[in-house]
Amino acid sequence: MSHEPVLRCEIIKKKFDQQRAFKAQTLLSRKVILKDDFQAIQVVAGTDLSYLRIQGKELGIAILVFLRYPSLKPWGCIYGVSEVCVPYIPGLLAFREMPPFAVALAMAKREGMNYDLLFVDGHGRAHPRRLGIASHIGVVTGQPSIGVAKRKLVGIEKDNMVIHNNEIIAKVLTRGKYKVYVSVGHRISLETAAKVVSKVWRKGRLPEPTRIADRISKHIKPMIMEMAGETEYLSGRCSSFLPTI
DNA sequence: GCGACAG
DNA sequence: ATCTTGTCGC
Repeated sequence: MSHEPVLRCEIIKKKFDQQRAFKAQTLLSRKVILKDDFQAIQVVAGTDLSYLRIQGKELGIAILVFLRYPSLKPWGCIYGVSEVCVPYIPGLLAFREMPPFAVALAMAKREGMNYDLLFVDGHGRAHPRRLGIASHIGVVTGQPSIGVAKRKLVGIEKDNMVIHNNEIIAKVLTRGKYKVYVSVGHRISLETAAKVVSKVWRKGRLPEPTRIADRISKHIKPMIMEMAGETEYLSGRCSSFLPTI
């Protein structure tokens, strides 16, 4: 008896239900801790994700870079690759980007690489159901996180804050011509989040953790392209890029 | 119906 | 995010 080969991605595509995703977000949002809940920060981590099309497949490459705090010296980096099986839908970004991040986070754990605070490339609470990807990752890992987004998703901007449903969901920070929206990811207050982001924003359009992750992301892409296709899931260290960054 | 819309 | 020609400025 022969079976038609069914791709994992096809199954996930079929299973993906937008309404259920909404409900999952609303449920998970109740677990977000909005107060400072962490010890002294010694290591911060930054994330970024880039995409790669190969053999008709869309791969997501997640970067997790670890920096000492407050020196901001990068000392380690992990990447995780997974096929992306969900389209980009505003408000449902986490469902699209979580799999590659899960691979990277698992690898980091395996290698004993830990962080005290994670800077995520995207919103946290500044989300229609209060569960942007920064909060999603925070709740799933149980670790403190902050959302740093380059553009607004919901709400109205007023006095360097973003208001939505009569609630302050984000703070607007600027550095020269650049601007970011900071929101609570998990286990941190909005005030502290804004304070820390401001502290690690040295140059460019993003604060150091995400800026470094972004640069590594672009450097590692050609390498992943060459070794792609050998296995479905890949992960590893990308620390060799650090001296170049 | 129209505009807004993380990455 | 990615693709992608041309242009502006250091």
